[in-house]
Amino acid sequence: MSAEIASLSFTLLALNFNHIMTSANSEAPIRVRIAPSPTGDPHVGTAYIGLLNYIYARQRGGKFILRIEDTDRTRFVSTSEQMIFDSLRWAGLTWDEGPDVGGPLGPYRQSERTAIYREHAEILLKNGTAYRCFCTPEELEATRKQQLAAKLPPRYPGTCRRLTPEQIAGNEAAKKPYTIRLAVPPHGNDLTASTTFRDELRGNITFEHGNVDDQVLMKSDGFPTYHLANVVDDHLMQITDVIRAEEWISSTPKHVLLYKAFDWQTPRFWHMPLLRNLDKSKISKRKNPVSLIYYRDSGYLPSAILNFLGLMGGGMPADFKSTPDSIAEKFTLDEMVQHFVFTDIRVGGPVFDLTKLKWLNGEYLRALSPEDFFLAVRNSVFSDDYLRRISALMQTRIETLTQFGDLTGFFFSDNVIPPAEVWIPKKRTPEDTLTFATDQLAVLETTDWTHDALEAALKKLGEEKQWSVKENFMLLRAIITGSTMSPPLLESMIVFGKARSLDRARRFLEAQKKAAAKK
RNA sequence: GGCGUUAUGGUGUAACUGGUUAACACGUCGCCCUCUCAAGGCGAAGAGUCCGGGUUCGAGCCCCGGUAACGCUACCA
Repeated sequence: MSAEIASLSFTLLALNFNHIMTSANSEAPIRVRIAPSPTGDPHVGTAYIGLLNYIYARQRGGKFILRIEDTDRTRFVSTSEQMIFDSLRWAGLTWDEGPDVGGPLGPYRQSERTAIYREHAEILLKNGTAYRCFCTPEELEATRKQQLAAKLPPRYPGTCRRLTPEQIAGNEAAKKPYTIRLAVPPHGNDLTASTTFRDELRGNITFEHGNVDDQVLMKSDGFPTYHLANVVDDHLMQITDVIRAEEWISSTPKHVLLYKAFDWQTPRFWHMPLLRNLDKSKISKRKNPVSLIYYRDSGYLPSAILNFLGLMGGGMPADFKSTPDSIAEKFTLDEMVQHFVFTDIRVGGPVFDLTKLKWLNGEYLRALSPEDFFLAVRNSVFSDDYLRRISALMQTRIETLTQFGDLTGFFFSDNVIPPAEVWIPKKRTPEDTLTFATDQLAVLETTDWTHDALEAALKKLGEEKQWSVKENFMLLRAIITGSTMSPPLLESMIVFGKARSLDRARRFLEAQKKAAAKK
């Protein structure tokens, strides 16, 4: 009941205020978080949500927390966590509490909190809001297929929910592996048929329980799923506002049900629009560079990226200007903290359009002093580290120092376009070559960026598709370097970096497809 | 298929509690500047606000009904 009153008065506030506002339960100091999973390169989407959380916290004197959601062992990438730290710091989004900086409510890495989740799952088991499920993945998959075939929504049939205490004891005695599932009402004496929650940007959203599945909370490997871990951690870490992407709306009722099962107060939910590809689908690496590493290595400035992200979905006053004669739509992180209005965010998914980002980046570059510009060039495209690694590839290949540039231009260019005679092998058609190049890209995407892994993966692909090692490597060389002559390919790609190599390959394919379509 | 969300030029946004020819930025095109390319300056084209009804003197803003796109629909997050 008090929650209802709280949400009602919040509604009134929302209607009357068009400015920074606090909610009915504003006694609690604001605490927000981002919770990326270390499953690969740090994502622009993470930076976007990070930016919003950062601004929200700074505006209200609150805390911004970084939590690592590493509960999925199968997708875990060991180098990912450090890259997340590095790229978020590079962007200028610093956190108050996190795995590397500590804090009073840690640990901030979910893999270090498994005991906590187990205890909490136990509470749910005891109070009847969750149950053990002994179904095997195979059984689950089979019923899923049946349901799909029968055009029914795929849903857990609740088999194990009806197990008798004796059956459960028997299964446990037999050491059968099990998961723990949320018992979505109605069950026991909880007969509620739907869950309604408030999204601060959209208003109330209701889900009938018939459409909410008995979600797995604890996997059979002892790790929690996102749903359990996120609710438990948000509560324990005293998160007041959950600011996350729109894709979570559908699972929010499960989270609300969990808060209720624990008898905890729910945080406010703010679901932000999803960044989109040009075709309006959710932003993805197949259609857009999404790695923050890519933007860093390709010479984008953090200030430009943050500024551009701040443009996504609105939030800044339309007439905002740093100074009367400064250009439109250009503002700093501090200015966003100063002027950003959360309730003005548009919820239609904005297209992440590189064209405008490039313009903005150019604006920031031009605004630098000549010396700072020089230093920016010096510290990125011509950094000692980069030059040193390229030099190592060049020493045996040149007779005068100035020949250095002859073979290494591709390391310093953005646009590399190999001519047809360079990329199409003599015995292949353009179509076959493009098909193979597409396969190469797919392989590269999932391969560790080391010499041996790359070599093995590429050779394996070549064998499968009947492409000789020479054809195979020459094609990739053409795509990456634009030429038939270059320093050793794999070493070059390693120095050039995974993010940029993949982007170059992607852009090559895109350009060729476009050219083919024109004919 | 089910559920949910969203909908203003190619893209990002604006339009006070419904009120003049829907505004700004990016991009595109043209002109100027100029050894080139940018930058900069000037200008233009491009949407009648997803569609159909309704309310109103008047609707991008309100109501009803459609449509489309996107998201979710995992022992992924």
